[in-house]
Amino acid sequence: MSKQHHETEPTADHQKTRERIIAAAAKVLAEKGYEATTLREISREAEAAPGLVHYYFGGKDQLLVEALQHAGLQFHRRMEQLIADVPTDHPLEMVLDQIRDRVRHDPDVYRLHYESFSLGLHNRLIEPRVRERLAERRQEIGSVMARVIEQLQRQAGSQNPAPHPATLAAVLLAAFDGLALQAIMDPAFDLAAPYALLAQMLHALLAQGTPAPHEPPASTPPG
Amino acid sequence: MSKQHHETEPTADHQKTRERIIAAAAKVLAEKGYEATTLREISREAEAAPGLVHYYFGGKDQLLVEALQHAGLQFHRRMEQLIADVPTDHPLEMVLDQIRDRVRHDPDVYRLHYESFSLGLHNRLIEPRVRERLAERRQEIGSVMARVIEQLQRQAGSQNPAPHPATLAAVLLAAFDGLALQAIMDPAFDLAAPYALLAQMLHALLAQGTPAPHEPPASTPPG
Amino acid sequence: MSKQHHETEPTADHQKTRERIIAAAAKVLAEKGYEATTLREISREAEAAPGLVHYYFGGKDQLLVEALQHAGLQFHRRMEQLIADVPTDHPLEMVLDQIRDRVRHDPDVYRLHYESFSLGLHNRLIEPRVRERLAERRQEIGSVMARVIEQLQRQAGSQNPAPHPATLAAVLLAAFDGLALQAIMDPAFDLAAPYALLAQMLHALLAQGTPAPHEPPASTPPG
Amino acid sequence: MSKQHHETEPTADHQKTRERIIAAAAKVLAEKGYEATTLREISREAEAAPGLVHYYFGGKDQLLVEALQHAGLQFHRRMEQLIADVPTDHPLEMVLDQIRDRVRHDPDVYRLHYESFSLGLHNRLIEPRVRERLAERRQEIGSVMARVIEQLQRQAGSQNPAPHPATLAAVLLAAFDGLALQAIMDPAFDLAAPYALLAQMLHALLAQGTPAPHEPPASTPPG
DNA sequence: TATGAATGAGGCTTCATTCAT
DNA sequence: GATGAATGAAGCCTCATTCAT
Repeated sequence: MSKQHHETEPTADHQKTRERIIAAAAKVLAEKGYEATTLREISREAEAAPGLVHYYFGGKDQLLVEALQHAGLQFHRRMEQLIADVPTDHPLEMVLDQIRDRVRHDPDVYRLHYESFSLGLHNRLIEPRVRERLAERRQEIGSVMARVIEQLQRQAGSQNPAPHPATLAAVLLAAFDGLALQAIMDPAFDLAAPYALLAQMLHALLAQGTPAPHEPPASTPPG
Repeated sequence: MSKQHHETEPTADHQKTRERIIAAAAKVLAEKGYEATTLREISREAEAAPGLVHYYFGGKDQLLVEALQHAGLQFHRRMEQLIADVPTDHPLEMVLDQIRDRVRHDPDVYRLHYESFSLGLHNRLIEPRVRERLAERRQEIGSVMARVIEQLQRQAGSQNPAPHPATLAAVLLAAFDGLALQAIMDPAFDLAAPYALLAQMLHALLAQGTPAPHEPPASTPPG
Repeated sequence: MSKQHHETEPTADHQKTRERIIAAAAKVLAEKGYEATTLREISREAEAAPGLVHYYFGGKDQLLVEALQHAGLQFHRRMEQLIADVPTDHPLEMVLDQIRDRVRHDPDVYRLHYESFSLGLHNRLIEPRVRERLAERRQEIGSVMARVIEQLQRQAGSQNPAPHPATLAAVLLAAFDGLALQAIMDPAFDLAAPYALLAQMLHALLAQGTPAPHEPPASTPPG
Repeated sequence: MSKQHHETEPTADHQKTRERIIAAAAKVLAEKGYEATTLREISREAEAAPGLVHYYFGGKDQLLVEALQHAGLQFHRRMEQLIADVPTDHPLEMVLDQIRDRVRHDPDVYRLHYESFSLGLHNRLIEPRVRERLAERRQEIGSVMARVIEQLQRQAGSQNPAPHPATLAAVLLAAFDGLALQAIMDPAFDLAAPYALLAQMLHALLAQGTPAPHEPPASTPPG
């Protein structure tokens, strides 16, 4: 029992230090971006020795990827809880409001989300496994959003063939991403009107039905 | 003969070298991102002496900002020409198709577009003038898109109060940005369905009219 | 029961761990060399806690020196046993064969032998006592070889004045060292022919006698 | 013509700095050994900026290998010149004296020679081409020594089958290496007697002839 | 005007060593 | 007695920048 001490009951300080480093890494990463983030600043922020980053994570890249995945997991969990708490009536407005508010309330989540975009855009991640894991996280968020849309479509009760939920989710998430980018860059950017307009467009679409069938995005094959 | 060479076309060579450096900077910047871009790689790509970057531009930051502005200007010009060539009937589909095609045909333009986002996201641009200039460029693109929408609304002839063109332009551009990001990251990502769905949503919106009035984004006050 | 475990055989465990660390240090040292050897690799090889090296030995230098002396002692003991088992007739061939075979059979002994050379070559050993101890070890081996040669000379029964045994031992050991170095570096290097030739040279020398007297090396005074 | 300036006529300073760095690297390397050599010390010794090592050589390993090859080339050239100047009578004594004297006169050459041994002993050189090149250098020295021996054998005019020159060269060079190692480690070590004894053994061998044929080392196939 | 050798600050990383437990 | 988390100095390397030519 005492031999497995570090597995069953990791030292409180140990875990605390690891998490403190991850939190510090996430903070600096959100503020400065991947390349401009330095281990010195992270260790200063975490009040830990510089060598600890390698002790716990193996290097800068591994730490930042772990911080990114940690943030992505939190992002995903909040999204799931969000739709779990959604009332049966007016689900869309509720979800949109929550998502919109989070841009202002916790912009770091979006900053990190965009930072993972940036990593994907450039050839910065050598290990394909990391690429896959970050891609999975994005697809999970897409599938969560698709479920919200399916629920919405059932309530709309349109007899006409509806657009594919995955496609609609992709469009909505893309709009969220683009709006959040603008909002973070420009604190004066108004989010209320675009979000209200998005809701309106969605209602108009569902009310009318869809004469033309839509294919889901090729990269997210229906499961 | 060779000694007088620099007298025959001094300015032309000068300009050519400058432009070659800017083009090389844009290429490397689009591929590697701001921080990972090195002057050595740029000078190698441009086949120019490393010292020339400081000689012509004053430093790395100035060169990359100039490359970014150059790309933004091209982006803007093409957008303007695009809507100038738009037929009076079916303008939206035409514009959407062009924008969608350019993501695949000239991804570097989008990469640079997002690189300027990235610069704005992080505290990388010290000079406020540069921030302003990049912001202006984005607003210009928004106003161009707003003009397309106004034209579209006139053709739809909806009696109901229409959504504010600037707001609709903001939503559309945000969706374009988000979709392009995904498409560049994932070459297998399907763009056709989301773009078709966007068009459908827009038509549904314009056909129904807008019961609720929308405010334009605060950061782009109607001029 | 388990609580009293450390009372049943405390010294035995202690000794075992110490020896395991020394063995691991010798292994890594032979493979990587002094500077490239890390305590982490040693502790991993010995399956012991990293802190134990300082706990038992006081530091990296002390551990490696102890490992080196341990290996030197083994080297010396085997040499002594080797000449003790030598038959009265054909002693030289026997000894040469054994020495030659050990290069291939236990190269780590030679690697450590050269590592102690390397320590002496560079200014790596601060404590003069350690330098002396390693030097003593080499002289002991020289004197062992000298005894073999004396025995050989008695058997040859040359009336002429013989070369000084210590000098001949020095030459032979030098040749052994140089040949072993080559053999360890290049596994395809042939040892049989050089060793046979050495034996032949030795026989030729002893058969002819030595017209000129030889002084023993200054650093290994006789007696 | 002017474009190839840096190839046809490298700047005097350029070459000077490069060579100053190589000389400094050789000096520090001979004194401290491969791993203990630091770029800081080299740059201090060469009175050059630390970054220049990477500018000219690409890294620490490449610089040290170049310094090693430079020293090996000098070693080889001196050996060739040495046997070119050898008188037709008493060639062996002349060569042996020169080799012996150089151990004391220019010990750094031997230190570097041994350092290349050390590199081969440990798995320190990743690039196989470098291993090959250092091995070639050693074989060249062996072939030079073999030529001296052939000349010696012709003068001895022994009718009996002589030992293979390459084998004899290997034995002699091994003895030289071993003796030089001892001499460098211990400044009081006497070199005169062992060298004189080596000469005597050689003469005895050649005078007697060789009843048994010898094979050349496997790693240095003839022709 | 144009070059590229030279600079040096700062980045990531490794490692022997210490000490609270 | 024994552990391993934590430390921080020092190593190698990169890169924007400068300046003599």
